[in-house]
Amino acid sequence: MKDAPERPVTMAQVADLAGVSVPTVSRVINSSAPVAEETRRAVVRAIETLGYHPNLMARGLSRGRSDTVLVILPHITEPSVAMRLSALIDVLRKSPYELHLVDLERPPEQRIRRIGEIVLRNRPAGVVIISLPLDDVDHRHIHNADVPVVLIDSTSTDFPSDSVDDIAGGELATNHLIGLGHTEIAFIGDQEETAIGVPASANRRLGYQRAMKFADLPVPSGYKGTAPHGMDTARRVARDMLRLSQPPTAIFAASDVQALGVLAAAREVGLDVPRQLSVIGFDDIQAASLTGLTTIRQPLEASGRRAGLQLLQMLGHRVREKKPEFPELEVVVRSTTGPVSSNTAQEPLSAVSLEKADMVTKVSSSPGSAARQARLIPRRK
Amino acid sequence: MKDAPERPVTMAQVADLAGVSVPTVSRVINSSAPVAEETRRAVVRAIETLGYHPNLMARGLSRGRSDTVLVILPHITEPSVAMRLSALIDVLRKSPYELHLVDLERPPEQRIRRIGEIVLRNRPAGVVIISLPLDDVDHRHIHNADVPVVLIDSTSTDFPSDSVDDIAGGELATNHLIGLGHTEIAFIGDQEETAIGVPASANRRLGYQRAMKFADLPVPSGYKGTAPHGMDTARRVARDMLRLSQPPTAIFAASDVQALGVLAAAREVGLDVPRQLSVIGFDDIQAASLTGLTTIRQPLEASGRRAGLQLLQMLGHRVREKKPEFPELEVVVRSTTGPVSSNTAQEPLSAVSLEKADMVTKVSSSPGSAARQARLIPRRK
DNA sequence: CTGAAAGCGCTTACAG
DNA sequence: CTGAAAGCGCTTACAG
Repeated sequence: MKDAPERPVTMAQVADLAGVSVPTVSRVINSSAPVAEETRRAVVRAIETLGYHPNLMARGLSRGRSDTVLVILPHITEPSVAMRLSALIDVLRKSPYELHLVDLERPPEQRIRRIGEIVLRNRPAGVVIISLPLDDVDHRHIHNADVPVVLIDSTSTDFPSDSVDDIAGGELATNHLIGLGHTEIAFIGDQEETAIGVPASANRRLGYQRAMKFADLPVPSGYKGTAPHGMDTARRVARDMLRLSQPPTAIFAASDVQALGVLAAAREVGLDVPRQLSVIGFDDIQAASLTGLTTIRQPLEASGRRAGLQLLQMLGHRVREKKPEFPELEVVVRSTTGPVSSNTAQEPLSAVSLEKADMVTKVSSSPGSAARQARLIPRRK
Repeated sequence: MKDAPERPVTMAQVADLAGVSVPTVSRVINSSAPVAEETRRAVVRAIETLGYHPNLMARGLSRGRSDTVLVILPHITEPSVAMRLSALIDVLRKSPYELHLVDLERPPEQRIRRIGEIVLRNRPAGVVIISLPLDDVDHRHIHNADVPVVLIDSTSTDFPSDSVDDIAGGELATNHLIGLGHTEIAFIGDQEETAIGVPASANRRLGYQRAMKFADLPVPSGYKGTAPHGMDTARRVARDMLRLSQPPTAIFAASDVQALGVLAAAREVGLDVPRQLSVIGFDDIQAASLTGLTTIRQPLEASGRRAGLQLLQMLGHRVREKKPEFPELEVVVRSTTGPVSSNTAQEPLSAVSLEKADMVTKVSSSPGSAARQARLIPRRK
C-alpha cells in the first residue's frame, strides 16, 4: 500500500487486460453502443480488478465539455447563499454531474476573474449562478461557451432565473411597520453596485419608498443607509442613524444579516427592541428564528431546488420531481417589531425586550400566528 | 452578440493570428520558456483581440493534473464546515488554482461515491478534505493519484491534518459544568460512525467520561444520547432525556448545532435555562453568540487558513503569510449555564432566563470576562 | 458487435 | 528564441 506511486490506471490498461480495444471499453463504460454480453463482462471484470476510474479531463476534452455543473456564487458564508446552494446540491446529487463550485468576491470591481472567463476555461455541462450580476462580456463569453445557464437571485434577458419580487417584499416589510403605527421608518441595505443584475437590495429599497410614498410618509435623507453587505457594516450605519436628533422608531433592513447588525446597534445605543425600536429583516435565515427577528420570509431553498431542476431539464434529463411552487413572500412576525411607543425618550435597556423575544418564538411556530402574518402574492412574469 | 454560437477560441487560432506556432503561444501564456519580446507582444495582442481563454481540461490532460484544488466536505450548510471553508477560500483565492468543491453525504454508507474515486477522476493539483473520514480504499486511490492532501478535522497517518484535541475539549466542557456544582450531567452527540477518522463527537464524549470519572460522578446509561447530526435530531434525544424520572441538570452537547436542539427541547419541556437546566455546546458558531449559548470555542477559521497555507506549501509555493498559531480551546461563558439549583422541581418558564441571555452577550464581549473563561492547552502531536 | 484511425486542445521534450 | 512532433486519455465517426 506504500509502493511507489504507480500512475493511475488508464483505459488502455483495462483494454489490455480484458483483451479488447480501447473503444470497446469506452462503450461499456458509457453504454454508448451495443457490446456483446460476454465482452462486457470481461471489461467490467478488468475494470474492477484494476480499480479503474476514468479521467474526467480526458473525457471532457474529447467530448467538448466536462460532466460538471459549475456553481458560481459570492461568499459562501452568507446564510442565504448557503441555503440555496444546499438545496441545489440535493437536487444535483442524484444527477450524473460533478458539482464544482467557484466562490467569487461580491463586488465586481474587486474581482480578478470574470464569470464568463471561468465558464470558458472550465467548459462545464451547465452553470448555476447565484446572487451575482453578469455584464456584457460575461454574456458574450457564456454565449461562446454555448452552455445552459440558470440564474438565482439575479436577472437577465438571456437566461432563465429564479428571483422573488423584491419590490413587493420591500412594500410588505414597510407596510408591516406602518401598520404598527410607525411613521419614522428608515431603511438599511447594501451599497448599490453599479453592475446591473442583482438589484435585490435596491429593489427592496424601492418597495420601501413606494410604501412610504403611498402612506404619505416622509423619508428624510438620513433614513436611507447603505453599506457593503454584512452584519458589522450594517451595525455601524444603524448606530449613526439611531444617534440622529430625530432617530427612526423602526428600521427595515434589506436582509436578516443586516437586521442582526441593527439589533446590535440598538443594544449598543441602549434602545429597547421592540419598545423603542422596531426592526424587520428579509430572508428568514435560521438566525432569524433563533433570535426572534421579525422578517420577510423568502423561499431560499425552493429557489435552489427549482434552479437545479430547471438546469437538469435544460441538459436533457427527464426530471421526475416536479418543480416546487414558488411560495409567496410573507411576513413572519416575531419579537423585534411592535406598536410604536408614545414614549420616544430613550430609557435604559430593560429585561422586557428579551422576555418578549421568547414569546416570539412561540408566536411564529403556533398555528394561531398565521393570522398575524400578512401575505402578498409576488408579481412574477 | 446573438450570432450562432461560434465555438470557443482555441490556441491554434491565436497562433494563426499572431503568425507563430502553437507552442509559442503556450510559452507566452505560461511563461514556461523565453520568448522574444516582439513575439510575445504579438501573441498577447492576438489573445486579446480574440478573447482567448485556455481550455483547462486540455491543459490538465497534457500536464497530468488540473490546476484545481479539490475541496471535499460534508453538508455545506453545517456552520462549522462553512466557516472553515470560508477561511480556506480566502487563502486559495490569491493562488493560481481554481477551487472546486464536492459536497458529500456525511454517513459513508449512504454515499454512492467514494472520496478516493472523486480524486482519481478529477486529478486535482491538491486536495483538502474537511470533516470526512477516509478508509483504506480512499487511501489507496489517493496514493495512486499521487496528489498532496490536507485534512481538516479528521486524522490519518498518511496526511497532515489540523484538528483540535477533542478529548481535552470534552473534559473542558464537562469540568465547566462540574465547577458549577452539577452532578447529573448528560452528553448528547453524533451517532458514532463505524468508519474511523472523524471521531470528533466520539472524542468529546470520551473527554466527558474522563472528567466524570475523575470527579467520581456516575454516568447513567440514559445520560449518553446520540443521534445523526442535526439540531432537530438532538432536540428529540434531549426531550426524551429531560423526561427521564431522574433528568440531568446539565447537558454537554458535542456541537453548538446540537446544543441549540437541546435548548429547543428545554423550551418544549418547560424547563428554564439555565436555572433548571444548564447547556454547553462546542464550536462557537455565530448562532452561539446570537443565542447566548455557552460553548467551547474551537478555532474554526484558523483551521481553514492553516490547511490552505499548508497545501500551498506542499504544492511548492512560497507562502508569505505565516500559518496562524492554533489557538487554544476555551470555554466561552454566556447565559445557558449556571450554578446548579437546589430547587429541582419544574416551574413554569420565567422571564429571568432571557434577561440573563442578554447579560451573557455582554459578558462574553467585555474584557473582564476573560477571567471567567477557563483555558486548557490542547495536546497536539 | 468490434477495431483502426482521427481528433479534442493543450504541453513538453527535441532539434535547430 | 522557435517550430515540428509526439503524447496526455479519452470519444466518435467510419469500416467491416
